[in-house]
Amino acid sequence: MKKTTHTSLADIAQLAGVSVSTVSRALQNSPRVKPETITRIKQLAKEHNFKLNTTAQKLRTQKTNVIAVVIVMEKDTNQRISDPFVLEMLANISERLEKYGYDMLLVNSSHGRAVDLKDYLFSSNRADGVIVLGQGKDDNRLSELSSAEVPLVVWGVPYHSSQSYCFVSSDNRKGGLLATNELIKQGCDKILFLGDYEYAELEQRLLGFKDAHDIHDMSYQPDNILLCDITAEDAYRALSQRIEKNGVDFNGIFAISDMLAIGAIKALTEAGVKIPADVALIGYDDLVLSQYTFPPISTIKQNLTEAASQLVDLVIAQIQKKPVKSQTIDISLIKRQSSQKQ
Amino acid sequence: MKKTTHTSLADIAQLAGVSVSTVSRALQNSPRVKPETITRIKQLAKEHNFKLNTTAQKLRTQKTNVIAVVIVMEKDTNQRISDPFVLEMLANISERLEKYGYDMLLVNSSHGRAVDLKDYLFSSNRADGVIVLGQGKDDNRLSELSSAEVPLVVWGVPYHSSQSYCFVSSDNRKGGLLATNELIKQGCDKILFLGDYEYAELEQRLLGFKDAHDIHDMSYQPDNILLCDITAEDAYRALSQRIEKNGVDFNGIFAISDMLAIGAIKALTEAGVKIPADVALIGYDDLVLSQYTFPPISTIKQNLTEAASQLVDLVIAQIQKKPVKSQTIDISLIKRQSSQKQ
DNA sequence: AACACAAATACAATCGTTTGCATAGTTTAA
DNA sequence: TTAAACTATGCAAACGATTGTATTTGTGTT
Repeated sequence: MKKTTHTSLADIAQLAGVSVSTVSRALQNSPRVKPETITRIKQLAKEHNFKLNTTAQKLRTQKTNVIAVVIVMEKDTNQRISDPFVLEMLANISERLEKYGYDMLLVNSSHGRAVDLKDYLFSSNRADGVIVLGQGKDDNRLSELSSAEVPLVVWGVPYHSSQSYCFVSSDNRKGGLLATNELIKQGCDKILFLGDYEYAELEQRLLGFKDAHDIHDMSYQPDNILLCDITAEDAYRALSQRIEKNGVDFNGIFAISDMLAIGAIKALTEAGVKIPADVALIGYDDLVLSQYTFPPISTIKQNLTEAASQLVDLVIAQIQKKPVKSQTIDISLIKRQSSQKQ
Repeated sequence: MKKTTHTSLADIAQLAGVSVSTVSRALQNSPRVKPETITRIKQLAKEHNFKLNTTAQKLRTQKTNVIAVVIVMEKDTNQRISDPFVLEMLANISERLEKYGYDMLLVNSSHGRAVDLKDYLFSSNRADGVIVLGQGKDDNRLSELSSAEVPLVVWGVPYHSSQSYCFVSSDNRKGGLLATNELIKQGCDKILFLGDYEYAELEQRLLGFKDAHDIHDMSYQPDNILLCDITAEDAYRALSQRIEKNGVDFNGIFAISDMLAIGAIKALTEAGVKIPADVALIGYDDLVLSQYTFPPISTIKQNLTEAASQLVDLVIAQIQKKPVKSQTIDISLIKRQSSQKQ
């Protein structure tokens, strides 16, 4: 029985009666090998179903053709993991990477390994570049990476402007502004900001929230802000508690994600609050689900295809030593029932 | 300026004044090298932040230590991609793989590449094994893979019993039985099966649906089955049309996924149908979201942590040439409001 | 002092590519 | 006719680890 050792360049070379280097060059369409030889060799390779051993190739060329995608999560929580958002992003990134012929290494940084991401990915030659999805609440890990002069793109917003890594983000501040603005236009005069502004992206949304108040000469108190974790569950818990304690002392809610909006709907519904009649609601992300809730959720939609393309393009540009600039993705307001008072 | 050529075994060897092979063995705790030498070398390696070049290691050992996870999707549709289910599975798989020290290559097979998955993954040495999530409606691609005698595990159910690949699945038939049974217990006597039984897993759920009818000596007509694509949108569309045409000629629905249940809720709510009073509803998957809909969805929960562990364990067992058996994951009924008539 | 034997380490081949530098054969130019 | 210039190919050295087979060094026995 034939041992399943894969056919190699050497095998093809022998079959073709040429040297290994000629085969290698032929498969690369090198002008250094005669056209007829090229076709002959390619034919042979095809017949024998020959595929280059990517490992050997990586070793020789010192390029892995792999981009690592790191999903950052806060410790212990499953926060983002159930967020369809991430998966959609992954799919888009994957598609774009394929265009460039790159493979995708998926790394889940919720568990310990994150500590030395840089060594894990680069010192040990696993990837040529890294895309980070979700920064979590602090960016120490990112600082480490970015200071390592390694091709890196982050989906989000840098914490400190001094931070020098390249990022792609939607215009979170404008998103916050658009959403809040719409609530105000619908007649809301006391609006709740629901979420956790310790995340850099969400802090921007809070700034947009404030911008809208400023523009309309509306004041807001600290108690307009309802801090909660970024899960539907916590939004439900926080809002229920708030209602129990203070009653419904607001008539609009801007939730920093549709997941939170969904939690909010449950809390409101249970409290007998009508949406949008009593309280208008706008979320963020435009999850597929958001149009199937009752009522359907108005939301801020980010163009994920565009975002994924930018992430990939930027990381690859860095690999190719081209200069790069952080990018902002445009966003838009999707109006659905949850915010249409009239 | 120092060139960023990574430190290699040779560098450490030089520093330690020993040969490369000794360093290699030291790092592997080989009994062939003196304990003190081991500690000395390890110390040195740590100081210089040395990491093995995994590429070289792969080439030499002919093992990649990579498992490919393939997400199969039906062409052109984004069917499963927005399904939080998949992401949760990915996270669990990732965690389990890490335990074994394997990396995870994520492959999205919706686009062309799928054709020669086998070559792509194995002939070119990208992975040691593959886990397939979601078979889609036909398993040609899988047949190709499984006939290639390659470590493969599939989440799902084989189409033809002749199929010999190893799989992990929840007990779909029992799930269908449990759900339908509960609906019957709640007093439903005309129950709709909502979904697409052309997917092997879902066909099993349909069988369970039928089992329940048999057990209770209930008959069912072909029109108890409402065929629709496996998206919330299509469930909504199909159910709305049905109601428009036949009215509400049923008092229970078993939806083959929570996504479909969510679409169904929208259709029912819009038609003024009360859940569960007029129509009781049970879904499948226990998405995080399912407890936040109105009403919260009763559902069949699959133990994904367990499932992911099995998938990983089985593929690794195959790599190690151990004999493997397909596994079934247990499931349970989660009772929520959507099915509690009293 | 000589030898056997074990312990510790070194040597060198190998994995499968890529690529700079030869080399053999053919054409061109003077 | 012969050097120069091409063309088409081959040789061999990397890339950085692992591992079977030497080799050195050290210890104990007689």
